[in-house]
Amino acid sequence: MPWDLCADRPIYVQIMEEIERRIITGIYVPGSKLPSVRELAVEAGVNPNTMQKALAEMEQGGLIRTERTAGRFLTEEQHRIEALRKELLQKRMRAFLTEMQSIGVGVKEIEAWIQRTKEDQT
Amino acid sequence: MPWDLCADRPIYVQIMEEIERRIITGIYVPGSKLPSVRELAVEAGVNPNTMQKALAEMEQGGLIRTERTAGRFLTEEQHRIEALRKELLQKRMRAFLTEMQSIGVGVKEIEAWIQRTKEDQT
Amino acid sequence: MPWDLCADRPIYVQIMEEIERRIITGIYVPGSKLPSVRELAVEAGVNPNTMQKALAEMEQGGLIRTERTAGRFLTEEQHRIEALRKELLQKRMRAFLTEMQSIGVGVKEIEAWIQRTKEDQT
Amino acid sequence: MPWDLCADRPIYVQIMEEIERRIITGIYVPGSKLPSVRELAVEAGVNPNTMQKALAEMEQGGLIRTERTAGRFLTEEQHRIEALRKELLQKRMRAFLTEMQSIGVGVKEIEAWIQRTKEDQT
DNA sequence: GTGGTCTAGACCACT
DNA sequence: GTGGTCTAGACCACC
Repeated sequence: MPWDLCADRPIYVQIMEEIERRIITGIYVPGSKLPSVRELAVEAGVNPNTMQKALAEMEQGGLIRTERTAGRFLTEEQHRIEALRKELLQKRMRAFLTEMQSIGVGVKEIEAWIQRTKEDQT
Repeated sequence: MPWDLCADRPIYVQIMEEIERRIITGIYVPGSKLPSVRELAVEAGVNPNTMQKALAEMEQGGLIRTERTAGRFLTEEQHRIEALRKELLQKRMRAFLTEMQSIGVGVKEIEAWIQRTKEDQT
Repeated sequence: MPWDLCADRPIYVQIMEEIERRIITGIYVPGSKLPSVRELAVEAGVNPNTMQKALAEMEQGGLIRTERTAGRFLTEEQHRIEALRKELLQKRMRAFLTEMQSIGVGVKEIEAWIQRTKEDQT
Repeated sequence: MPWDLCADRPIYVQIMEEIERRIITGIYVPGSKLPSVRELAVEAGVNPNTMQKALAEMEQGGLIRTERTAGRFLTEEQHRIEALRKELLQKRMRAFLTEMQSIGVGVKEIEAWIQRTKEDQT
């Protein structure tokens, strides 16, 4: 899953979202050390300062803890991660439903589509 | 509904999408005359040439018909509009499901959420 | 009162403190527009980015509100400013008393000193 | 009590201040032998030359006396130590009162605060 | 003109 | 090697 840096929001925000996604999906495991600022910057093809900003911003959410000389660590508190997942899910869900509504697609039509998708998977 | 021209795709493509949205949602009614290139260009804060390109491009899809002296008119053929709606719906739907999958949300959870939303509306 | 950028804390923190001081002392009046990032940066002899960081950081405290194209404005809520004053006062006070204690100076001696100062002023 | 060598004054001055603090607070007792230059240099994470300079400088103040073969000794003359204490006290006091004044805190308010602190201690 | 974002590259303190 | 700070200078969107 590459970084995909091509939307209209600031890069550092996109980075935060990608990192959150990795946390939610368990790519970064609770309590473990995150890659260093420089590593992540290289991986994302971004200036270290930008990555720094993204990580510093994330720190406020309490998901990440910094140990100044050792690196950054992902919280071990599962409830924080679960809360993040819920929050993200809710945000995306609302955005999706709003957009669907704006193009005149009702809940029923969405449900039908999802049903069809479910059948495709089986 | 402002234009908000600041994504990564070419401006004329963004314009096409916005106009398509207006067609789908009925802001522009089937068979009616569209605003002039100049008006649209001013509204979107864009060079008339850019708007021209967007409209010309759309013409190829058959949604818009030009009458040399009278201006541009939206097609009256409902099936074209319906097809456009389906296409857009499908695109957004897929994107949404892909994203949900990427944060580890299954179809069941999505269905539950939509159920809850339906109840909220009633 | 110049900027005095010569302690061990980060410059941007010192800037925040100086701006807070100006708010507390009424140099920046409630509700008014602050000087622009660039002006302040020049005044402080600092890179605009550094000033930006300081101001962005301050925004979280709710004392400053940003209007993206118009500039930054000081809150009109007097209680926030009063709270800031109390907080700063308390912090400095504690630090001072702790230091005095660490060099073996008791409260009595401090009081005596202040008495003498008061007499000097009269 | 670590050394924390990261302010704007020359390192050797900071060292002098720290040693003076230790003298005032009785960590180094009057008449006793100080640790060797090397020991102190290691403790402070500093080049022995720098520590040497600090100690040499202090010698001029008469607080420290060097005995060629035995090392450096702290003076036994209490009045010197007392003078040093007064000097430091005065410096900090002035700095404190100046700062309080700069944030618009009058002597009365300071007295009130100290009163409250005194009550807290009892 | 405003605030905001980003890069490139440097330096610092701490371990 | 780690995170953090800072500068210089560029570009962006909005008004």
